[in-house]
Amino acid sequence: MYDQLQIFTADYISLSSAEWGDILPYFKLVNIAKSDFLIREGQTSSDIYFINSGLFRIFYLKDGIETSRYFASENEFATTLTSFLTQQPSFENMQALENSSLLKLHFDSLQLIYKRHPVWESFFRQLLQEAYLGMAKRIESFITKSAEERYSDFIKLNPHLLQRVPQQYIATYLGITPVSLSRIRGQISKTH
Amino acid sequence: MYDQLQIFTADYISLSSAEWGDILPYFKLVNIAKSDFLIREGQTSSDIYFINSGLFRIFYLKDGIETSRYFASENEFATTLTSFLTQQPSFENMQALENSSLLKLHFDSLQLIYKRHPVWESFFRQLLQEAYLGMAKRIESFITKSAEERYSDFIKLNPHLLQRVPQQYIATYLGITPVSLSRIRGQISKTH
DNA sequence: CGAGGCCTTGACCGCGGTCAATGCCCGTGG
DNA sequence: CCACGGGCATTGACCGCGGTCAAGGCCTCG
Repeated sequence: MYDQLQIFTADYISLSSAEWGDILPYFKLVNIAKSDFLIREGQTSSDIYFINSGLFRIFYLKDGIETSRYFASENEFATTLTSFLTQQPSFENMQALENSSLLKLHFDSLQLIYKRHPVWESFFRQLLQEAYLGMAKRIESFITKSAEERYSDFIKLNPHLLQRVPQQYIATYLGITPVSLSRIRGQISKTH
Repeated sequence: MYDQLQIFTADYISLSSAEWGDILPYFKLVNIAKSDFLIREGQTSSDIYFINSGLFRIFYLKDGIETSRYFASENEFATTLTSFLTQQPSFENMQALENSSLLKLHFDSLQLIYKRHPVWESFFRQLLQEAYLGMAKRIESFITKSAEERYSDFIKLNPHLLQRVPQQYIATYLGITPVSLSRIRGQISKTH
């Protein structure tokens, strides 16, 4: 149950068995069914999740238009990050796109772990760096690229998601409408 | 020379005089003239800067088109962050828009400070959180808002920059051409 | 006074949006 | 087993925002 988490973490920091023994009990196993919500906008995101299996989309609504910020699958940490970091009510939603199994860590537990094992500050700093770098890439692609380029980048970088994520959600990730994505796909398949 | 830095830091963590005595010598004073570059693309960003006075733009070039990621002024930390975090060559540039005075901290010194004073992990984690939250806001505004809305948001949030940053650079920050920004301003002033 | 930067304005264009019609897949019930 | 209905993808007609190119006005500085 904790294997994947420990393997994942080992890429960032190293911890003794004793330290793991103290840390792991803070993680609680959670199962959730396809299309159920883990977090809804308006709630404050009190937990961060490590995904053992399954798939999620994190998205928000603005004037009735959905935008997906991220698709999260096995062996990643995920949450509605802005809300989790600020402990303010979330404008984002987190919804299961498949039946999923996760380990949940409460915000207060994380603060406790920071205190007891300062090396976790380093771990989460590194995760935050990656989140930052991902966002920076995303902005760059929005400013400098057309929707068609963004889509072909998406295919290249996320072939595993292509099959699992419905097209309409990919469209909202790219910042365009499902109609436009359909046209783009039509264009691409014409030109082989 | 270190007053502003210490006041800024006190908002995040508290340090004893002894700790400050160990940390401050790692910061080196630097002066730079208007329109000179602190970092050019292709170089690896080895330092992060605390700005005592002055103004900078951080921008990159793609297919001959400039995009400004950020304007940094007094009492902030700034650098070409992606390069600094990854210690890979930068695709971003950092240029002084005014004569400026800064405190520079080398990447290796930062790692040393992390080791000697783990509370700095927490400090930088918090700075990274803010950087992340800023980027998240920026993406949201690109996806959900028109150029005109982004501009009026910019005016509201950065009145102090309006006078100091040339219009063409504001345009590249908004992700539009100087020509379009000029049109938008024309529109706004017609409708008072 | 002339030169170069920057901002403005006009004419025109193309990407992606909206609205609506049609097609396709699939689950459910008669 | 087939008929129907709902959800999603596709396609067409049309539109508007912001881009490009080019011309003209205004500053500053030598």
